[in-house]
Amino acid sequence: MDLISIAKPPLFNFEECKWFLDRGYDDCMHQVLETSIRKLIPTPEGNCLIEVADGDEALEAVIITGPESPAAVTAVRQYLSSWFDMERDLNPLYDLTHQTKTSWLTDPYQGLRLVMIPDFFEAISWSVIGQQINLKFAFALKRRLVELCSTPHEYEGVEHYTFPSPASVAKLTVAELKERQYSQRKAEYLIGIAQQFEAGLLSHEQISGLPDTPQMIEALCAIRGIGEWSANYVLMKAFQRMDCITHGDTGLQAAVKRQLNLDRKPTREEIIEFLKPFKGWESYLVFYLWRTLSDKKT
DNA sequence: TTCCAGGCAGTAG
DNA sequence: CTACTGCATGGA
Repeated sequence: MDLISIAKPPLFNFEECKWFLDRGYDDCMHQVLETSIRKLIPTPEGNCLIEVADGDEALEAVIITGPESPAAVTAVRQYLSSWFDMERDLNPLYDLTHQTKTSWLTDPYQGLRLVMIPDFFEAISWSVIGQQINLKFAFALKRRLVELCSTPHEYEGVEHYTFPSPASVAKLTVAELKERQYSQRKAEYLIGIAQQFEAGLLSHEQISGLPDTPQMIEALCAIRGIGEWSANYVLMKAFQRMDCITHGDTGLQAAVKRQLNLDRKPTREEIIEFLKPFKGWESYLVFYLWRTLSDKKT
């Protein structure tokens, strides 16, 4: 079977990206092995279970099971490239942190890419699921939704899934999700959003067709269940917008609090001020700040 | 026990 | 406009 090679840009570190996907949570959307990652990726011709690993010059993936036609290979290649944000030149970001003497923010994780959630529906669903609750519980809720709606693809004793389609979530009842420990509200938000996708009222094209990030945030915030935090999160993870700040984010607040040595959580203005030197790279700053939280306190 | 997690909408003043 | 509240659950 053919190897799918994706050239690695400068400042790309597969190990750092893999670390992010293996933080100790039970994420049902991929499986992290010693030196590789397995994931079930949807293509126009069916799902491909792929295994991706690091190579000398390129990221190297193989299709373990599923179609290997040119169209499927193209879809896999595009997915992996988006997933690890591989087309972006990070040199300007690293230049910025060096110029502003904040290289301690980037250099310990050199080559870490903003790990994306390329599918819009998956990203917006995950943003709703993750609201307010701790991440462990959020991953448990996601798994319950996925196991309810998606068909498992078993390989070597592990169940692999693609994220449920809007159609399958739109058909659920609030009661089915409440049985799985979703709150009434979370269940309503999720099903409502799925129904909007189904009705053609919400799509990647519709949002990406808007002129700029502020208009996209406005459009997303008009959706019930989506506030400023979720809108920015989704634009960062599914639309690869680089100027997103997840205001209200407890993780971001904790990270900036630590970096500024405050004894309270920073205000919105203090966070804006902290990110001011990094105009156009706010999303990466947020992602790297989250990363710092997993390091021991200094 | 109480408080808070990668928030949000609903309500009251 | 701002302030306050409930939400589901688990870990600190």
